[in-house]
This record gives sequence, structure tokens and C-alpha cells, in this order.
Amino acid sequence: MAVERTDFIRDIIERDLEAGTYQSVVTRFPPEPNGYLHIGHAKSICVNFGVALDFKGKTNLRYDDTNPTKEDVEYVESIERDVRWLGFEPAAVLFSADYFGRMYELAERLVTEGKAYVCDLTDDQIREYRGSLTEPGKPSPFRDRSVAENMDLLRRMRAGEFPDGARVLRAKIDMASSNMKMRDPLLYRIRHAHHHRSGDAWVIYPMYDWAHPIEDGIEGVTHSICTLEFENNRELYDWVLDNTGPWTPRPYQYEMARLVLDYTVMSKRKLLTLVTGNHVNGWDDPRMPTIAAMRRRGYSPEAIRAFCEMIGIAKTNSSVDIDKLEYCIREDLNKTAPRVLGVLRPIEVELTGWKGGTEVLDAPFFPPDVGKPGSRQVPFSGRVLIDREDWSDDPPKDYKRLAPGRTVRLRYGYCITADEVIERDSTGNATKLRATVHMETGGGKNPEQKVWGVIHWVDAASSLPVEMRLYDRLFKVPKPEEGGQDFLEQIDPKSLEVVRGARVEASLAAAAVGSRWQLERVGYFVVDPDTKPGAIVMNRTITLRESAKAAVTAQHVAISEPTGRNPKAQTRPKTKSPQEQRMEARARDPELMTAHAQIAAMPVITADHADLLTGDMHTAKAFRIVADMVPPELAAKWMINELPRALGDRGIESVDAAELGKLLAAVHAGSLGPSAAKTVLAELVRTGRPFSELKGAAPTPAVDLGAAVEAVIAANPEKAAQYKAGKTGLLGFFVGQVMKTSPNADAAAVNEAVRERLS
RNA sequence: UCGGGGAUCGUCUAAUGGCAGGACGCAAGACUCUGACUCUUGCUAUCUAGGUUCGAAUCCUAGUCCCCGAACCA
Repeated sequence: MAVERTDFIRDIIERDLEAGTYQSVVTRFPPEPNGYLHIGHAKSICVNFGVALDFKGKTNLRYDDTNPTKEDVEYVESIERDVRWLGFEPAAVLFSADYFGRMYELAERLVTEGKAYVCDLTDDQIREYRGSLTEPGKPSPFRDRSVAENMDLLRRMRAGEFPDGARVLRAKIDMASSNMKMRDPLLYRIRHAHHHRSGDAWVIYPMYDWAHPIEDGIEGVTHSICTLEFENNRELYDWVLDNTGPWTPRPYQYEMARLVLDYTVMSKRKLLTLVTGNHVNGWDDPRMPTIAAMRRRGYSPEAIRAFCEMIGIAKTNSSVDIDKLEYCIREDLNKTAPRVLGVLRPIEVELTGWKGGTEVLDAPFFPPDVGKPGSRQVPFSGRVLIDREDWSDDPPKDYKRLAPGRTVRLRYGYCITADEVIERDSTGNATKLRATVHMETGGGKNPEQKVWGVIHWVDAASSLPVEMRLYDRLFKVPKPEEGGQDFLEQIDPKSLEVVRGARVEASLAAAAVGSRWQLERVGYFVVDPDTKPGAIVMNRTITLRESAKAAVTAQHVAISEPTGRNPKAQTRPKTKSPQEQRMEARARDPELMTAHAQIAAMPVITADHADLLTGDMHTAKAFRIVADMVPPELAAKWMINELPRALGDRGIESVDAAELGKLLAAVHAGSLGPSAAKTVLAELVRTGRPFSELKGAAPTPAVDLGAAVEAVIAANPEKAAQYKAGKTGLLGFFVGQVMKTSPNADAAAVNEAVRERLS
């Protein structure tokens, strides 16, 4: 069985399906059509479509087009194209604009129920009334308008009677909420603007927080996956659903970390700046992180999907190495890109000893280890072109290419020995060589001379001119946005180098636009759409990996600056600790204060424990009951250290203190082992059944454990050997195994038995 | 705790009280008609301090650091 890919979202879905909460999974990918999709969206697409595929559900592509002033059909078209190109088929392509009518009806319903009101405050006033992170807001003076007045005003808003910004519809929730999103959030604003889809049908447009949950509800979305910055919106998401439903299925929102990638920027605003400021050549400039750009650069959808799988899904803010993306690209292209020959900066080589005429060599498209069939004909005559980088007048140590007097093999062809430089340019670089060709070295046979390496070449007569666009990372530094610097100044001027005199073998004459090739020893290339008949343009997708020894050219220096302190964090007000909260709770409640005094007075109870046990009345009462049945220190230890795990999300009031007391009495009496007791405790909390129905057995004496220990050791001889060799961490493994077969065993005794047996 | 999240190799991510694992990266080597690919070996981590437990990355306590939230954006 294949290893299951697991992440917290799939875990949740699996639980939901098992529990029968949902019969099937529906997700959605909800881009706003105000820009091109980028690699960060690719992650979201892979997650949303991926989980649906895994659980045989479906995924909608839904445009979250609730803001007519920012959106455009150009983006709508590019988005759908990119999603499909990535390899995903939306179950439906939908627009939130198509739900405007339904959303409006629900808004009227809210008004009718007194849960929403029309507010005439200006945007400045609204902000002011909202309060701050540390201070509550104050109610709008329009908060208590009558239902009739609100309805009248809302309808007139819709009818276009008021100018932009004159009024808004707000939910009536709680201006003092600690969650700013709940302080009477805006539901509708007036915008006399043309919408790319609904045209001029509406002059009021819903806000994201109102629209999104309703869209999910209408579409029957079960798991609404978004990024971390929407965590604060979840409470409002739930409020909207709860006050507009019932919805079946009821959607829930889950947040994951967005993708942050080295050497690039991802915000739409910055991407737009790059495009509109002509720092790049449009949204699909191959240096951009957009899907369209990556496609033009020669990345395959498979590689991008592999990358998205590699980086995983979690809630930790993280920044992914660009190496991982590049690895995925190379890995895919290595298996799929046919090999051909091409030289970037040609040097001409005249061959002496050539038999004359043109020979046609058969060269395979793939190396043997890729194992794919196919070959092409490569002409070879008395004049060849090699790459400038493959010639050195004064070769460094380890140079495996051509140099005076040295012999190399021309890939798939003959070995040649360099005789002399017969032409140099003004800067002294060789431009024309004479070399001797060893005719006996065809078909892989070696000459008498040492062969220093294998180099690529093209036939001077038949090769084709190509414009090569060599792309590299757009930015010079891994984090162009960091340190308060202007990201535009971090653009690497060398990120695009256009090479015009390049040549490729004749077989590429009819290469299709978009086809991907490996130019052997040079890199992976794709035929660019700018290609015209007789004028091929190729983009370098990525270089081949170079081992450190071969890296002659300057590397990108990874400047890892110490992460700057966040000013917000510094100004963060000093917060109250849980300890302070407990003290305050006691200050408010004299009864709790008394309980604390009493418990603290017990000689066996530490001050810390007394504090922890009297943070609220439920805990204090439970402790009193339990401490009457067993020694108080035992009660305290279990209630503080063991009970929380058994409770999980439940409150302490969900456990019957008297039953807990009975359980601990059994532990105290020795009729129930501590390990078994933890299991029983979990059951007690989970099922709510009385202890008498659950009680486990007393621990098995150590003398009975010998056989169990032997069995486990015999079943894992190699682990036993490792343990004896010093890997003592395996002790836990052995104890765990024994405990699995003998649940009533005394773990301490098992521990001792294993230790002795293996010493 | 204003409120909500988070912290595991250099990077990304597993381990849901029982072997800290995988991948990228890096290093060394093998192979090679691509200095590629492939293969072998190695490297490096549980934020800190206490506690509970036979056993803690995981539970409890105190602390540290980071992210998000006061658009009529999404």
C-alpha cells in the first residue's frame, strides 16, 4: 500500500467523512479576478483540487468578484486557462456575481430580523467608532434604527438613490468584541460602477465577509480552505452562515499557511508594479512567479504540481527554498526533454584530416538511463562550432574541455585535438581554431591520446541561428522585501541575458512553440512564442545542475540577514498571563477566593497547585470532591497533569468529579495500574459512563511479564541488537510493544524487565 | 494574555505519550560519450526553564520569539 500523504486538512476531512458529517467533499478555488495567478495560487489549487480528488469529491472554480472597481475579464480568462493548464478540471466555473440576488435577499432577511442596519457614518467615522485593538468600539448612532427604516434605506441604496460611500449596510453584532472583525462589519457598500459580469444591474456590492460564506453555502462547499490571514475572519464566517441558513451541508473554514518563496515577490500589488513599471515584460515574463510566466519559461504542470506536493500543507509560516522548485523542474525535464545540441557563443573549429563531405550521425534523444526511444540525424562536416566556454588558452586544473594540444570528444561524433588558434577578436578571445580530427574514433572508439572530456557542438554549415533568452532569478537576494528596502532595487539586472549569435542543430528547424529541450551541457530550453519562421527564439528554463567543482561562474550569494525585529511586536502591550487571570478571577469571586485559601492551607498542596486548582469554580469544586476521596496531593497531580489531556476540548464540568474520585481511589488502593488508569480516565471523560462500568484491572505482577518481554525481544532481534549496541532510545519501543500485548502490565516493571533482559 | 495563530535539521515537512523519519540542500566518493542523470556514504533539529510519567517533540506550568487583525480590499 502506498504511503498515505497526510496533512491536517486531510485528517479533518477523513474524520468528517468517518463521522458522517458529510457524505462527500466539495471544495472551491476562489480567486479574485484582479491579477494573474501565481505559484502561491498553484499551491491553493493543488490543495483544493487535490483533496477533492483524494476523497472523490469535487471542486468549483469560483471567481470572488465582489469588487467591480478592481476586476477585469482579462484576468478571468487567464485564471481559467491557468487552472486547466495545471491539469485540473473544475466541476463548475462560477461567479459570485451570479449570487448577488440571493445575497441581497439574505441581507433583507437580516434587516427584518433586526440583525443588520444601514449606517450613515463616513468611512473615517466608522474607523474611529470601531475602536482599536486594545479598546472597544462604540456603537454607531444609526445602530438602533427601526426595521422599517433600515429596510427602506437598504432598498433605496439598491435603487441607486445615494452616491458612492453615502451609506453602508452593517451587521449588528458586537462593537465591544475582542475580534475587530465582529464589530458590526460592513456587508454592503455603494459603488456606481460597471461590473465585468453583472454589468450595471447593481450599485451596491457585497463585502468579502458577507459574500464568501454565502457562496460556499450555495455551492454546498464542505471544506472552505483559505490562508492564515483569514483566521480572524472565521468567527464572522460562522456568524454569517448561522444567520442566513440553515445550510446543508454546512461549510466550515480552515486556514493553512500561504506559500512564500525565496528570490521572488508574491503580492499582487508588487507583481502589478513590476508589470506596469516595465521592470519585466508583462505578466508572462518568464522571470515572474505567475503561472503564465512559468509556462512560458518552460516549466511543466507536472513539475509545479510535484513542487506543491513537496512543500506540504501546514499552519506554520514558512519560506520555501527556491532550490526545491528548481529541483522539481529539473527532475521532470530530465525525464521528458529530448536532448539536442546547441552552442550559445560559437567558436569555429576547422578540422584537418576530415575525409570531406558531410556525414550524418545518428544521435539518441535520451540517455540510456532515461530509457526512452527515439533519435535524430545530426550532420557532421569539416567545420564545427563549439561553445566559447569549452575552450581555454590556459586551462585551470580540472578543466575537462578543449585547450591547446588537448583532445576531447565531440558528443556523438569524433575526437579532435586542438592544434592552433587561427583568429582572435579585439579582446584577445579565440574565435577560430584549427584541430585535427581522429577519424578512427567514430562509434565510441578512443584514440591513443588522453581524452579530456566530451563537449557539445553544432555543424557550422547546417546549424540554425537562434535567439537565446537566458533567464535567471529576478532578484539578487532571497528576501527582496525584507529590511525596509525597496524591492525594485533588488532586481538583478542580469536576470535576463539575450544571446543572439547562438546556433542549434538543424533538427530543431520545425520545433513547436512550447516544446521543451535539453541542450546538452547547457540547460533546459523551451521554444518561445516569439519564434517566427526562420527565426527561432528559445528561453532557458533552467541550467543543468553543476557540481561545485565545475561552477566557474559566480554563484548567487545567499545573504541571510538576521531577521529584523517586527516593530508591531515591540509595541505590543504587555499581556496578562494565565496566572494573572486566575488571580483576577479570584478577586472577582469571593467564593473562589475562599476555596483558594482553604486549598492553599492544605499542607501537602503546593502554592502552585493551589493556584492552578482555583482559577475557576468548576475546577475548585471538582478538586474538593476528589480530594475528599483520595489523598489531596494525588488528586492535585491527576487533575493538573493528566486530566487536561483526557478532556481535550471539553470543559472540566463534563467530567463527574465523584467518578474521577472513585477512579483515583482504585489507583491509590493499587487495584488499578497507572497506565490502565489513564486509559480508563479517557473513557470516563469520553463516554460519561460511571467508573464501575469501566474499571480496568490491577497491574500484572512483574513475575508474569517475563514471557511477554521475551516474545517481544524474539520478534525484534535486529532492534534488540541495536539496543545492545547502544541505541537505548529503543527502550521505549520495547516497553510500548509489551504494553500493547499486555495492557494491564505495570509499565515500570516492564521497563525494568526489558532493561535487565537486554543489558 | 486585546484577540486569534504559530515555533522540529540550513530549508520544507512527518512522528497525535513508545525508534526524532523523509525530501531539498551541503560534503565526500563511484559511474559516465552531458562536470547532467543515477548510485553509495556522511552532515545537521524538537525555542528556554521547571514539572508529571517507566517513558515527553507530544501532557502541565512559567517564560521567549514570530505571524495575523483597527480597507466602504480579498
